[in-house]
Amino acid sequence: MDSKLDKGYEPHDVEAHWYAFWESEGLFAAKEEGGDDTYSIVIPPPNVTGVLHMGHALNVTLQDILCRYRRSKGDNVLWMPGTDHAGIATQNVVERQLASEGTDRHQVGREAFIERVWEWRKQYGGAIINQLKRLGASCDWDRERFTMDEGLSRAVRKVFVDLYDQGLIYRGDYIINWCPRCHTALADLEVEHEQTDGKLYQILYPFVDQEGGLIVATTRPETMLGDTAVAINPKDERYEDLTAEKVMLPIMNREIPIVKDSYVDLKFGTGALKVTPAHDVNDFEIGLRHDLPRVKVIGEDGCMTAEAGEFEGMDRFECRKAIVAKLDEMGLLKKVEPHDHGVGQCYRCKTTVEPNLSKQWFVKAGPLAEKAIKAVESKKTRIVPEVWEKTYFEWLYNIRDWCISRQIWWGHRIPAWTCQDCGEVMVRLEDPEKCPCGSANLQQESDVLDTWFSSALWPFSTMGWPDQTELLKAYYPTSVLITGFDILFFWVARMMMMGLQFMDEVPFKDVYIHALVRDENGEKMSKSKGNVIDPLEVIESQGTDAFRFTLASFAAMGRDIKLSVKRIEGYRHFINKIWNAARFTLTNVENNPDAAAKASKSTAIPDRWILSRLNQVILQVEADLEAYQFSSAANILYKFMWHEFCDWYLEAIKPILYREGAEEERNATVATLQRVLNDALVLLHPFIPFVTEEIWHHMPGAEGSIMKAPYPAAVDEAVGLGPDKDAEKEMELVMAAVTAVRNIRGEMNIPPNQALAAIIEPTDDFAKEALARESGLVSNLARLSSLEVGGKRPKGAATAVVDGASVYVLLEGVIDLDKEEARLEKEIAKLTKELVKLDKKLNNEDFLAKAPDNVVEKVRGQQAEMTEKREHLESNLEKVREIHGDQG
RNA sequence: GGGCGGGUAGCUCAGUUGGGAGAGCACCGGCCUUACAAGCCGGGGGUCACAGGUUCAAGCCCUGUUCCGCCUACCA
Repeated sequence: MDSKLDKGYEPHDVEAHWYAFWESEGLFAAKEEGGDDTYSIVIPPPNVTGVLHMGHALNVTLQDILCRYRRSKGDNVLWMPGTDHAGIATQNVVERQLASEGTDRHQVGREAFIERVWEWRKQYGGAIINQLKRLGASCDWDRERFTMDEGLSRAVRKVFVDLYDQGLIYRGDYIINWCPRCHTALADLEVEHEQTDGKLYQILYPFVDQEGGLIVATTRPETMLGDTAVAINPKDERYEDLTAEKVMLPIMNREIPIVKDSYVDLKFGTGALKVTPAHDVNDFEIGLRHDLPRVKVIGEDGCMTAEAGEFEGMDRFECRKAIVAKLDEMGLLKKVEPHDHGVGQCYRCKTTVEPNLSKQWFVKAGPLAEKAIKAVESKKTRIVPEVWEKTYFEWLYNIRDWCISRQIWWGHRIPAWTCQDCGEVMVRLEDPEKCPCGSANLQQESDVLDTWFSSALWPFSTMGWPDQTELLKAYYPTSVLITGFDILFFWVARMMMMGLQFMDEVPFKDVYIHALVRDENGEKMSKSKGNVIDPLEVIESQGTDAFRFTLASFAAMGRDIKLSVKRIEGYRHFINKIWNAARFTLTNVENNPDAAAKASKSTAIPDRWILSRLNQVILQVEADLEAYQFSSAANILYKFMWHEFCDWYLEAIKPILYREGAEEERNATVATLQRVLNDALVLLHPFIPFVTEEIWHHMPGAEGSIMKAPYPAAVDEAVGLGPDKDAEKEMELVMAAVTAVRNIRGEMNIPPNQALAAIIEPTDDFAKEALARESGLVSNLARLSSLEVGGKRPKGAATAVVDGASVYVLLEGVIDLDKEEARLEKEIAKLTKELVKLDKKLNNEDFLAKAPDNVVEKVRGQQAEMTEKREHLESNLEKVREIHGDQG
């Protein structure tokens, strides 16, 4: 072991080295059989096509913090990793590859295409996993899963068959969202609505056997070719006297009925609605109610079908122009006005989605949603922060059936066969060979399932379900799911539904929803704005630990995270600070090799103080992590390490460490120093695993990985670790006195190397004794050449008042009286401002009568303290003015 | 249309049962003080969006106004 640390912390090699070490030592592995205290998390599986972005980084960092923390608490932790096969996205990637080779999937054929996808996966699919490792993720990698794995596929098939048998999956002709580019149906959730400046066209549909007609309005004129009715609201007074029953559909010259339907909005347009059951969700419903024919005029390729007559083959948007021109020519286009409306886009490729009629598979969501709602209502699953519950409920209450079939090749093929002879549909766990009718002419459904269908099973499919494995017994339900709100519906709600349906138990006890770092599609970070921050670049330049600590400190924020490199740099400095504190500590430990062995409990105030502070930090970090208060925990540690341990403690103990002789005292302090750093490293490790592991191995007596070190006990009598109010009070007085002197130095522009003499005049007994005891400490920290405790105010001194004492810094001959006068006036003004507020309170009868006693007492105390302070300052100001007067 | 969140220091944001307004960065001044200049010491800076209300007491609770953002939806 080499205890010499380099001067600055260099994360690069350290990170690679320790990550490999952890893996080779098997420190991430969960015990199969679990045990009493198990803790489990399933990772939100990133897309196999994905590259690490800020969202992953935050998400994974938080999970890693919890897992490492839980291990230190002695739990048996399972963190289940894996990736998602991302049907449409992955297929798109490989299709692009084929296109660059001048071919396409249809030429290649289904089987060969799927082969290609697997090849692609083998070659590139692990990228994101390696990127997660660079973040330090302590997943149990030996258990890594993929939604297309054999085991998971078995689970998918079982779930599909069971739901079908339970009547919760059905197939039918419905309007679905169709992406003409991806050539597949999409679930409602997969459609993004983009506000678009469109046009509203008003078109006259003439009556068949009388003059006049109805004017309908539409944003998609091309769909008129498929109109099979015009609807009006039965309550519409404008049409009370309407006798016509039919209108003539222009261009197509088709007679279509006028139907009455209360869906029609009385206030919109003319109150007459063209009905296209094959290309609009609402029209589809109206069509069902009035038994209207469905004419499909737009095909799956986004071009007009034969039903569109002369427009057959034309692109849908071209057709729109042509139709508008033609109607205008015919004099039927009555009005065109600008119209802002939401246009649906495919979430994968941004192509405008076409509502289209087709045969699809659906999950009947109602019964499943009901259970999912109840589980959260009854707090079997707790959503943190609670505000998200409302969003969750809102969606589930209004849930619609889930279209799960996709017309692509990459995914779980639907286990349904149709008999080509009798038309019988068979949904089976095992591939059927024959139809009950005797025919062997069976054809399997060509559609695959929505990727989210398989990820909905993730919490139990990854643990081996449908087999009743040890893993499931030990680790299901999982302890917590950590995720962003963007997939609350896509994923969380669906996992809840499936988990409850198939495991009869919630998939996770807690759901922690964290903020989102938006990617290139987001508002805050976008490629076009050029403000995207690549996590891997951050890791390269700042180190993983600095990055992780930044993310943890961000975790309390709201919905958006704005990450600046500046901020990360700040935390890189923090990592370096810890590093140097460790260097200092280790040097002193090395200089006193027997310290630990020979030490008795330290009686020195700095030691007692830091141990008392450590006691509180241990408790606070624990409480914060239990409550998912990541940023609070991170900030507590930051403040403790930098501003208490480094700024005060290390400086305070230097005299003890450097003093000749006094070996016993020094041993006690060195032992305390070592202990505090030791415990702090363990507390910090979940946040910054690499640097803590590196330092850990330089600590004398440390064995093995810091990952195996138990979470520090808050109290340890043997070394004096525990609450120590007396020490805190005394140390606070010391710090106040030191700060007072430094303040004078600063304000009077006196360089640190100029020796100063000071006198402290205590004003109460505690301060008198304490300052007498700690005068050496004060004079050292304040860089005083001499300090007299108990003297009176000398001439030519600058003054400061702390709680319990007046501090005089002798500046005879040096003192700038103007400056000193100004300084005191400023202090007095500050105090006066505060005192006015306090006086007002204490003069208020109501406050005295109604506020709790402890609050009144507190305010009284503050008032007394500040009044005394001000009096001292005022008398000092008087004296300064006298001298000033003498001189002037 | 419905719902949700936010407006706190120049910037990015904390502030969890209402009880003396915070951090980081930036800024100003002084320092190479034997762990750290990736540092040390000191300092300035806020009518907590606006207007009311409840309360002894409001950044925090209630009402309204306004600006920004997000989610969701079947007004063509």
